[in-house]
Formats: sequence, structure tokens, C-alpha cells
Amino acid sequence: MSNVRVRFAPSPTGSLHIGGARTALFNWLFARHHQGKFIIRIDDTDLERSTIESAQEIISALKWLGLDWDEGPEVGGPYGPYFQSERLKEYEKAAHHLLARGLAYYCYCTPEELQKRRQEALAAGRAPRYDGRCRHLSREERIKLEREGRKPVIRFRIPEKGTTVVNDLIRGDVSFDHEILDDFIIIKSNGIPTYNFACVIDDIKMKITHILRAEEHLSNTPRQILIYQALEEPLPAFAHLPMILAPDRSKLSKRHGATSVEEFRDQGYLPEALLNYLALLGWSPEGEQEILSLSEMVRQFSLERVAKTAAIYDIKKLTWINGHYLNEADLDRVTKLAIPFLQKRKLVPEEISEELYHYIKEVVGLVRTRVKTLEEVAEAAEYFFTDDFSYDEKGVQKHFQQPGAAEILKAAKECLEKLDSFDLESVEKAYRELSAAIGVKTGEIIHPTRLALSGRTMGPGLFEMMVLLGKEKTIQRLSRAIDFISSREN
RNA sequence: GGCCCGUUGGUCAAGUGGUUAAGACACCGGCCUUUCAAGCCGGUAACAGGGGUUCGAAUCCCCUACGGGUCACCA
Repeated sequence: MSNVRVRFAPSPTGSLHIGGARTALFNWLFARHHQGKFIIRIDDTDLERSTIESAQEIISALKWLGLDWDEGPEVGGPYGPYFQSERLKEYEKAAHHLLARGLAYYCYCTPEELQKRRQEALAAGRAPRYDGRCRHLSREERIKLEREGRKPVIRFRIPEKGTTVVNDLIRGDVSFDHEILDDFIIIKSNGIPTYNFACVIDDIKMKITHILRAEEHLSNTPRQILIYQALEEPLPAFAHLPMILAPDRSKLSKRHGATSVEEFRDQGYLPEALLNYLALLGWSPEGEQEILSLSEMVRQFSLERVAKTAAIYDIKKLTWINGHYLNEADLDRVTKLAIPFLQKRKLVPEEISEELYHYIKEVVGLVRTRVKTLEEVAEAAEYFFTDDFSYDEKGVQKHFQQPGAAEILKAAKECLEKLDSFDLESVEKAYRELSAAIGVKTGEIIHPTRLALSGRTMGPGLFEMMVLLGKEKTIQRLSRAIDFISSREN
């Protein structure tokens, strides 16, 4: 029995980013490895930017990935609610506790004033810190400011001297001098707590034992530690995960292509592939095996093998891993996953009959070995569902514009027409015999035939393709190619 | 700018004082083959720079450079 309790606490201001997904994954792996609890909490204290749609989107992305949680939205739990916006009383209580003990105070500076001072400080080359001017306001001064109509915020009083050390499980001890910390806001003028405060209160209330989050939070940590101390609460362990960067080493953003879990899903990536790839960004398994199932990752996961270095994400490797899983996965599952992609291209109807399903399944089985995403499956499968395709121009030059090309196709067509059964063996046998009979290499029949049937120079094995397409379609497409060649010649 | 973190091939990365400095993706070549993939075999390619410490440093210390994070009534 383990008492490990970790949480993933996204703010619902957008979709689930792959960085966030990686953080969620590491927390999940850590919890499962230690047989602890994985908790989801929605940090929605930013009233302007938080949306319920975003929260739902993040939750559904997590579900799609298969990262299940023991406590949180939808499942509840003993330490709820799991939306910060529903826990306002808790923060208020804690803030007043600090206020009463002189560890926090009201500040009446307006955002405009603060902004101005910040800019002045920056321009003068000074650190843009809060100057502490409301630190020692008398009762009279406060009343006066309030009469001016100012709504105060509550600030936390940073101890003047000393340093706070963050004992990071990944980075070791990191110390921060209190001189660089300023009295930060814990409750905004609208009564809502800020992140640094709310998350500490919740982590305490939810009995979180380990905080695994992205490195961008490292410099917030001393402030949070000071709050734990002011509240006389034990500290959780901290571990700051390396960032995930775009190929140009900048922060990942839309201009770098897909960044959200949802987008990867829509481009035809499989959840297990994304998870496997994400696990490898910042963590490494002990052996040389990089293709790992979720349970294998759980077994092996350890913070000791998490890197300190920011990682640049590489879509090529993700795609390679996806290709692997695409081929390993159960064919029925892949078929079902591929259908929406075919529908998007209007290759199959909304309603799929059983007969059509079986055809699709065969097509998917044939093309998936040579592509890496579901999107590519649909692309590669196109000509199995429509006659409306054109011939690859290079292919035409290479295979149709050779002397005798039309004759070869004509001979092929006639030879296929005579076939009683149109299965793999008979079709292949017919072609081999034909090539011997007319004295050309098999390839000289195969290549133009492939182009005639698919419009492409590459694809699945020709005989499989012919059989799947069926005798009628095969002959029809050969005729079309023969006509095409003669129209070009004239 | 202050503070903090980091720096091993193009990318992910192993490595914790003595290694021919792993492995994977990508790239290149070969084999296989009806094409393209896959698969198999092989190849190119790295310890940011400079000082120390040490018999010996990718590994420890310092400096420089570079990259990233943070400094909000955002999280």
C-alpha cells in the first residue's frame, strides 16, 4: 500500500498541449508505478480565460490517451470539489488566517499603478518587483484608500532575510534569495486566488505528496514553499520536468504545426504511439527497447531516469512510432479508426454496410504496412473507392509511353478476361505465363498495370490489388488506360 | 536586465573518474523484391569553448559563450 498522491492540474484555457500531456503521463506513470493515486484538478481561477469547453476538451483528450484518474472531474473523490472555482471558500479562509497572523496584508495599488512602476523599473534596469509600499499601512491610511474606491488585493509577506531552497528530485537543491522574491498577490481584488496560492491550498487539502510539473514552475516554487511554511504544513516533494521545445528551440506554438493532443488524433496518430513517444521525451528506459507498452512504462518508470535537458520534439520519430503501432494493432480496430478518415475524403458513405466494412478492412490491411498514420491510410486507399483518379505523370512517361505499352496492356486484359477464377494464384500465374509467352519481363507488364489500376507507380503488391478490386474493375481500368495511351499517341 | 535551470551526432538519448562514447529516429549505401514500404546488413555523424583538480575526465570545480525558464490582480 502506498500513499503516493500526485495530480495533474491543467488550466482550462485551451486544448491539451503535448507538453501538458507529457506532464500528465509522467504523473500517471509515477502514480501507477507506486500504486498511488492520480488526481485531476481543474485550475480555473482565471475567470476571463477559463472555459468549460476547454475543461471538457482536456478531459476528453486525457480519456482518449487512456490516462485514467482516481479522483477528479466526473469521478469525484474524498477531497473535492476538483474545480478551483468551486473551492473559493477554502482560499478565503486560508488567506484570512495569514492576514490575522500578519503574514499577509492588503494592498491598494491599482493594476495601472503597478504596471507603470514595473515599466519604470525595467527602463531603469532594475528588477520589476513590487516595492512593498502597502506593507505597513495604518488603519487610517487603509480607510482613506478604501474611500477612494480602491478594491484591495491580499499580498503574501515574504520574510525579509534568508533563502529558500527547493529540494528538487530531478535537479537537486536550488536556492532562491528572498531579496529577489517580492510580496506576491494571493487573492485578487475580485476575491479570486492566484495560482501560486490556490494550488498550494489545494495540494495541502488534497494531500498531494509529489508535485511533478514543467520546469517553467521552478521559479514559482520558493513562493509556494513559503506559503506552506507560513501555514505550518509539511512540504510535498517537487520534481520539475524538462520543457518540450519546438524544432527551432522556441516554445511550442501553433506555427510549429500540431501541438495539441486533439490535432494529433485528427491527423491519424494512435494514442499508444503518442504516449510512447512522449514517454521518451525526457525519460529513458533502462534497456534498449524503445517501443514500450503502457504497462511496461509503468513497470520501469522512475524519476531518476528523467532528464534535466529540454527536449525538442521530433515529428518524424513520433510518426515512425505511429507506423509501428498502426501495423501491430488489431486490424478491426484500425479499420474502425480509419473509417472517419475515409469519410472525410468522401470515399465511403456515412452508413457502412457489413459488406463494405469487410472490403474496407481488406483495403486497410493491404495499405497500412506502407504508411504511418490513419490519414495516410486514407490517402493510400483512395483508388480502391473511386474510379476518379488521374495517372501519375512520371509514371505515364515511364510505363505508358514505352513502345508497345498499349499492346502489352491489351494482351494483359485479354488474358485476364479469359480467367474463370480471379484469385491470387490464378492472376499471378496468368501474368507470369503471359510474360513468358510474349517475351517481355514480368515487370514490364506489372508496372503499367499498376499505373492503370491505381494511377500510381507505387502501392501494394499488384496481384493483391487486382484481386481486391475484382475482375470487372480491373478490366475496366485496363481498358481506360489503353484508351488513354492511344489518345495520347494521336 | 536580475534570478534560476540547462548544454553528448540533425533530433531523442545512454553514460555518474579509466568505454573502441551505447541505442533509436532521420539520412546514405547494400541485400530482398513486381513498385513503394517493411525486414535484414552496413555507413556518415557528438561530449559548446577555455581554465583547473586528478596518474587519468563527457563525468568533479571555476569562467565564458549559447539556449531555455521566470520576474502579471495568467497558470
